[in-house]
This record gives sequence, structure tokens and C-alpha cells, in this order.
Amino acid sequence: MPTRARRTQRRNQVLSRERILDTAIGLLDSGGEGALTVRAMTDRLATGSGAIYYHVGNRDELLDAATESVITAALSTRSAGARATPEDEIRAVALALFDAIAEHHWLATRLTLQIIRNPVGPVTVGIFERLGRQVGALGVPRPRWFDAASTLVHYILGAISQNARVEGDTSGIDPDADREEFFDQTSRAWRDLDAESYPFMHAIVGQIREHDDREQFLTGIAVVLDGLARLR
Amino acid sequence: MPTRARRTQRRNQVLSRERILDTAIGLLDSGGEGALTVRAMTDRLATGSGAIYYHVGNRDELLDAATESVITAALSTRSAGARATPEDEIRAVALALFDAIAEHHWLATRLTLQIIRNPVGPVTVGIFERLGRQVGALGVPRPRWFDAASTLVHYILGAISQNARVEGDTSGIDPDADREEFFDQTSRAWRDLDAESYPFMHAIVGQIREHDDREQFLTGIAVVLDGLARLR
DNA sequence: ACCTGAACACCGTTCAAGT
DNA sequence: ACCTGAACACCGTTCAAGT
Repeated sequence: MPTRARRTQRRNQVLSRERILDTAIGLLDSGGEGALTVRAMTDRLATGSGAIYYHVGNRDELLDAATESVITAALSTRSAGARATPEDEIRAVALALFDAIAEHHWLATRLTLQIIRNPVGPVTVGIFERLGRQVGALGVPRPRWFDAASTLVHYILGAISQNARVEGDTSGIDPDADREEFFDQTSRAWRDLDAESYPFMHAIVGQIREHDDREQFLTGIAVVLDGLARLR
Repeated sequence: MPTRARRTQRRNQVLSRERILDTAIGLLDSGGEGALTVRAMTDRLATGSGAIYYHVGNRDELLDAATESVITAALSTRSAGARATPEDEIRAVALALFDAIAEHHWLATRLTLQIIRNPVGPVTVGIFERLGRQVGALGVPRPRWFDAASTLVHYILGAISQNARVEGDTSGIDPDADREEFFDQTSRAWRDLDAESYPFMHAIVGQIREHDDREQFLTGIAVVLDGLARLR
């Protein structure tokens, strides 16, 4: 009875890489990078620290694996159908990443880090391949495909990193109220700046309160796409 | 003799905020964020840990102050003369930030963090004001100035963050050789990817070795400027 | 093979005490 | 006012020992 034997043999394996990754992501979501401690992990998983190291190597690899897990899931949204324009496909990927970071603020720092340090991994390659395929259809000549894809990736990463709220802001019950107050405070502070030294800040002080992050992101994408279409 | 009295009184103040900031930046430059420990600071400054806390509050504030110091210096390069185009001025600011991050890799993470957390501070305001002033001359209508400046900032921050090499790479004697080898490894790894699943990566595998980070950055800026000029 | 948990080296931060 | 340095709580990581 090999089935029964195997079952018995594995009865004590309560831990799995997946379970570890899930609790790590849970910890990160609730309290940012600072909340991901080995001791918090052992508490939630009811094990010793050695058990975790048996499965994941170290904290940094755990963070990378969590990043990979979230990003891979975000990118796995089905590609738009064949009829969709390249612009639609780019927007779909960009918004998927935008939403992933909105849900997991710790991703902002970690995503940038991983693309820098591991250009060969599925995160970097996945994002580049998915976006890059479209630039040809956009009218970009072949020898400039790398420049074009890089520009797109750089803009998207910069924008979504900037839209992630500060880590550890577990406080607010109503996140939207926090957001309103945050922008109110910011625009008040900008208004208090010296008008002669900061004419531009004064000119836009009303716009920060009215703007919508997501719409502004799409405007930025449109600007870049427009520029790319004219890249010769 | 008030002068003499003051001098005597201060003879024991060997520490100053400026000296602390300088050694912190030195530590960060040589070994990344991980190298900035209070103990390393007390060693270099030959003091106790309390002395540092007397001047700077805590480690996070020290990191923010170091960021502010470097960015303020980078932005203080004189504005281009009155004859310069808005495009020239934007390029000058963008390259100043690019160079600052090239020299201080730890800035990538910290700059993004500070802009998110402290939109009222001199770093955020300095960058926005300096870049934002130009968008009007670029042809962007007033109600869209905030969108335009944000797009510019997001692209620049994304691009320079992505160009910062990994922290703690103090190893190489010749940084250019490291760079070459890094791109060689990357392009080899990309070539090894499945050609059917990753047609785009295969298409650009030669371009990564030939490209120049700085030129690619300027191309990206040109793309965004081009798009902004058509923003209505 | 998988897990336990004590032990280690190293953190950031505080604070009574000195000058 | 400015600085010292021991003490504290808390890290990530290792490893002999168990099953």
C-alpha cells in the first residue's frame, strides 16, 4: 500500500513552501516589511525557526519569493483577445501591476529591487516580455525595441511605486478617508510655501485634491505611448 | 570676552549634525543601507551611541537627512540660463538626479520612500517645483500641469531607480568591467529562454549589450517630452 | 526528510551618569 | 549643553538534537 505509506510518511510535514509564502504575504500586507520577522512567522505557523529555514533559505529569499508570487499572479490575468489593440494590452498589464501594488504596499520597494538584482528571474522577464511584445505594433522600429520597452517599464514602475502609501499604515479603518486627509494636509502645506519661490506648487495646489491616482496613471501611460509611437 | 567664553564652552562639542551626516553618507556609499549601523557610526566618530541620538533622533531620520542632503546638493546645480529651452532645463535636472543615484546607490530606495512619505519636504517640493515650472512652456495647458509634472517625475524616478546597481557591490575594482560582465550574463541568460515563449526577449538580446544607460535615459526623457507636448 | 528550540552575534534605542 | 557606555528588547541565522 504505497499510498497509505506515503501518507503516513508525510503526516508530519505540516509546513510547505506555499503555506510559508502565504503567511509571509499576510504579515507583509498587514504591517509592511517590518512586520515580516522570523518570530512572527513561527508564531503564526506554530513551529520553530529552523523549520522555516529548512524551506526557504533566508529572509531575503522569502521576500523575493513573495514578490514573485504576487507579481506572477497579477500578470497571469489572461491576455486581451486578438482583437484588442497593443495599447489595450499595455494598459491591462500596467493596471494589473498598479492594482497589485495598491493591495500590497511593500511591493513597491521589493519589485524595484528584484528587477535590478535579478534581471533573469520570472518577474523581470515576465514584465518585459508582456509589455515588449506590443512595441512593434506601436510602430517602434526593431532596433529601438529595447529602449521602448525600457521606457515603458521605467515609467510604470516609477508611477506605481510613487502611488504606494507608506508602510505600516495599518491604522485607518476607512482607507479612503485617510487618503482624503493626506491630500488635504499636503495641499495645505503646499499653499503655505513662499509664493515667490514656489510659483509652480501654488499653481497646482488645487489639482492635487481633485486628481485621481488611477486616472493620472492612465494619462501618463497615454503620454508615453504617444511619445513611443513617434520614436524613430 | 564673550567670544572666548563661547569657544571654551563649545570646545567639547566635537560632534555636529553635519559631521554625522557626512560619515553616514560615507558608510552608505561604501556598503549600502546595511552598512549604516549605529555601532559603525560610533566607531568612525569615536563616540557613544547616545551622542548620535542627541543630534539626530533615530536611524530613519538620519537616512532621510542624508537623502535630503544629497538631493539638495544635486538640485543646486545652477539653473540653465534664460536662453535655454524648457527641454534643456528638464534634461539638466533629470541628469543631475541620475548622476546622484549613480554615485549613491542607496538613494534609489530612499528617494522613492521620502517622496511618498514626505510630500511637503524639500526633496519632493524641490524636484516638483524645478521640473514643473517647465511644463507650461512645453505647451501643456494649465489644468493639466499637475498630471504633466507627475508623469515626468514618475518616469525619471522609475528610470534612475532601475539604473542603480545592487547594494553592497563594493567588490569590483573596475566598476565598468563589472557592468560589462553583468550585461553579458544577463544577455546570455535571456538567450537561454525558450524562444517560443519569449520571442521579445530573444529579439532584444543583442540590444542590451550595446545600449548605454545614460543615452537610454535621455531617449526616455525625449519620449515623455514628446508625449507631453501633445497633451491636451 | 522534516522539525524543534536553545544559543549566538548583532541590531536600534534608552537613560542614568558624567562633564 | 553635550557626551558616555552599559543595559534592554528584539533581530536573523545556525545547529545539535529529536522524530
